[in-house]
Amino acid sequence: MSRTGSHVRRAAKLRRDFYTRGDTLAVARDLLGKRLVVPAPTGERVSGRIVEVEAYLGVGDKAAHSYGDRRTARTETMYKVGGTAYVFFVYGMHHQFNVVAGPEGVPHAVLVRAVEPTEGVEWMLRRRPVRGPRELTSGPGKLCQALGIDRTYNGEDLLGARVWVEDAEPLLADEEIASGARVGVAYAGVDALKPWRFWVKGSEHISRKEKTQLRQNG
DNA sequence: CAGCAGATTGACT
DNA sequence: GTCAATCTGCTGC
Repeated sequence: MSRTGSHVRRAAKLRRDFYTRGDTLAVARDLLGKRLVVPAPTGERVSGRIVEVEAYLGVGDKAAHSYGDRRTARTETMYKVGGTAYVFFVYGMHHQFNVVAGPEGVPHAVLVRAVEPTEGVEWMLRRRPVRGPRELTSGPGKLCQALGIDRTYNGEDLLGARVWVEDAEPLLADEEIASGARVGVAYAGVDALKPWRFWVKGSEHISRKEKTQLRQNG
């Protein structure tokens, strides 16, 4: 089927206007089913199909790092043009990979929370030795470890050669997508309840069971 | 410059 | 279900 040895059809990188269109919730939703590609040091393709994301809507979103137009060394990347990688470090051990959305100066981002491994699984296992494929990339910290994403990817252009997103399959239908409250943002008050987390219904690779909802205290 | 909480994970009761 | 690991950036003294 393939002369190149790859079992996965290659596809075009998403263009700038996918990210800069000015509707971050649509960017988040439309990222589902797309393929996140992070080539290995050898140049081999390592990739995953995006199955879970969260939108962070900038200055008015209490859960966003850029809430209240907070410009710091960390958040500066969120102000870059859509289609830039925003990678930050949390809990002293985990990286989180985001896609900046919107025009330059508008600090929106979409956190990629889970992917389904598609290419280069042996590279992922080397970096993250786990038993089942479901443990490989089913969480924002997990996928960064498996794909080799660290803070050196912060600020990277997603139209460049180091990390990008491809349009690998037809846009998912509304019925194939579920939404709910974002994870780990209980501190964000009313914004913690906004249904800005999106995932592919029935995926085995999302970060937690679909029926599980976080109970917020107080 | 000390204190602390965080867009998490994995090990354990 | 609970909780420690581990460190950076932000806050306030």
